[in-house]
Amino acid sequence: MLPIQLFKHDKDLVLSGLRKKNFKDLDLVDKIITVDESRRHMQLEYDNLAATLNAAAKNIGLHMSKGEKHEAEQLKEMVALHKEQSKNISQKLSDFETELQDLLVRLPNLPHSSVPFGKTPEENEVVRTGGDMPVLGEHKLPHWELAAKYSLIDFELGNKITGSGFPVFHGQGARLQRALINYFLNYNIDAGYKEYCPPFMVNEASAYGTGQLPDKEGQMYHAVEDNFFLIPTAEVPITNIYRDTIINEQELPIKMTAYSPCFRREAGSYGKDVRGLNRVHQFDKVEIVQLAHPAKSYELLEEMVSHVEHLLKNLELPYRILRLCGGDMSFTSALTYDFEVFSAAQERWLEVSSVSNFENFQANRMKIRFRDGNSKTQIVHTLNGSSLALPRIIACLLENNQNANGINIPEVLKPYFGKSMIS
RNA sequence: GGGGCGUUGCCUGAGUGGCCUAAAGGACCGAAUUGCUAAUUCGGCGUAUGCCUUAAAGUGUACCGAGGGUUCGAUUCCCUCACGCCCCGCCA
Repeated sequence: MLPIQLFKHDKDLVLSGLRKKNFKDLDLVDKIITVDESRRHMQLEYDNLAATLNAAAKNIGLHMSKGEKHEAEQLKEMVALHKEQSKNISQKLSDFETELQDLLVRLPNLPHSSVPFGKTPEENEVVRTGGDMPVLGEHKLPHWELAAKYSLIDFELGNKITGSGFPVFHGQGARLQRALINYFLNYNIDAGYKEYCPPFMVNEASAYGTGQLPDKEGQMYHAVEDNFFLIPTAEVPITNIYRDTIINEQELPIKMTAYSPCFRREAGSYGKDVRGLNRVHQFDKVEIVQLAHPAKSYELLEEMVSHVEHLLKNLELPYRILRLCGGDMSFTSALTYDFEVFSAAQERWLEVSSVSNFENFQANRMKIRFRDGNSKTQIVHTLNGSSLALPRIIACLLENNQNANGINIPEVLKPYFGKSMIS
């Protein structure tokens, strides 16, 4: 949610930002300014009346204690006269406040100045590429065939137990999964992130805080009886740890990491996009989150990018880093880098991480603040990224490292996996 | 599932209708003092939102889990809901 002050002082900045993000309903901006003016006007009216009535109530008490019944009665009559009016005004004030809130949550975050113009994924900017493209023979297999050949993942069994998009990892497949989770977590902890193991279901307030509600409830699984939502990413419980708190400035930045399964309904997806591990309803991911001083957040964003990049280097996978264009960025983000790895048998790039700075957009909603040097409260910046999402990493590891004898395990994973090859 | 007790500021925690302008302590900020990784003393210090200011300052209002009600006046009394803790039951 954008802070209201922005509209008063920097309307043009808001408008140009929304245009870059390819947001259509620009009339909302003027509407917000109008409603805000009405709100302030009504607040002034209410405050003045309330001040009068409060003073009267106090004086009634004083008169009563001195036994001046007549004066007290007169004041009571005056108060009674304004009672209806006071109710009216306060109702109108709260209507304006609600309306303003409803309008504000419909506006997306504004993009950072470095965000490229553009509307579609084709217009994303490739920042850099790395890693070596594998050279595979004619008999290269896609990961779902490798998964069957070496008994790693059973997609059919998942259909039976739950439904499509819930693969069952077993044997060496399950072990590879666990190896990756442990490696990622240790790597993050070594970089100063505190490890959490959060709840995998959240309440409405948490889902609202990170922006899944009010709009995107269709993308989450909902336990109706208890009104809990299965998390689509660990970002939700982890960022909400600090919801409604004021942090001491010297504690920033706060760095957190967590493994969690992620649940996504992915309604409407079909075809080759969902083949094998490309898109599933439940998958594992290790997430990193930072709460940052506004002056430092972009520096920290770059640090997170290079952190994730090193993970991919260590896994010896060919990757590229994209700076997303305005039209392809998420609703809440100010700047996003996507990481894609090349899936050598499918011959396509697969997204495995998305690292974003949300500036104060999420924190404003969640009321995560810090006290600055002048002991004023300011809203923190939030950042997060995947480090990393597992299924597509596994897909690429299998496809890119296949050879006649089996599948090679990258050096860094060997201690976690326990052997050097899947065969 | 049954019964009991709770929810107060950045944190801990008092407060049963009007000196609550919310005690006290911690943390934090400032000053004084002391030669050893800090202690002591004094002072300051809630959040949000208006108004007025270039700004600081000043000042109004709201906020004691949420929403309603009673009252001239509610942290305090009543109702509804949410959440938490304890005991019992069931269970890993």
